[in-house]
Amino acid sequence: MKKKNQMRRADTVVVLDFETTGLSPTMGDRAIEIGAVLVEEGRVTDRFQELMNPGFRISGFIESYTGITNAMLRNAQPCDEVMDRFANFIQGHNLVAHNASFDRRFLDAELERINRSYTGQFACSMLISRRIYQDAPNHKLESLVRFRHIETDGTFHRALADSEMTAKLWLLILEDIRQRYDISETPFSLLQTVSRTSKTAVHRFLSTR
DNA sequence: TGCCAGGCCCTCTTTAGGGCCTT
Repeated sequence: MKKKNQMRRADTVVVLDFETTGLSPTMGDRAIEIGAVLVEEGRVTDRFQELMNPGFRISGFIESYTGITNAMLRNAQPCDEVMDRFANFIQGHNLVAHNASFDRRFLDAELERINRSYTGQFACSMLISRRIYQDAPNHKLESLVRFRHIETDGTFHRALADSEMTAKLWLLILEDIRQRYDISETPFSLLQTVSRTSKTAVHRFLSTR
């Protein structure tokens, strides 16, 4: 029983997604929305979603791309306050994001500003999808949602909606690996290894588990 | 108005270049 509970804790992840003013925190870009879901034992048990005011006007492109407007951000709380609460939300959990290198850069940059940190490790649903779903048309989140017939209300490029869909994709990836390779457990460390294994070697790796 | 970065991965590769993905 103890071993089973330990495995369950290892399977707990926070799936997160940032909307931002651009692509690079080192070029001055900031977060404008964070969305995240806590996934425990195969289902979403908690959610986090907040807009945040970056302290400057966002571009028309970002308004159009995300649907988040300057008017919506005018009365939002500053990034520092929102990210302080988000640091509490992710405390102690491993993290998942689609193209995780992007979200990790913004998470690191925003938390560094407020002298907060996190202990969890990242896994990337995009890198794993490239290995597990090699016949997908491409590996954009929206395309994978269609490819795996994931239910959606049609909202994309908003933080909570994208994190919810990434969480559903994550759970399908785990289920597909279990079924395809007859594996009973898919701990976080296994998925991290999959994301680092070459596309040509990943089938052999999982077949020998 | 239009552009910016960075990690991963493939190939016509590794003394490089370019596409994919994220906003």
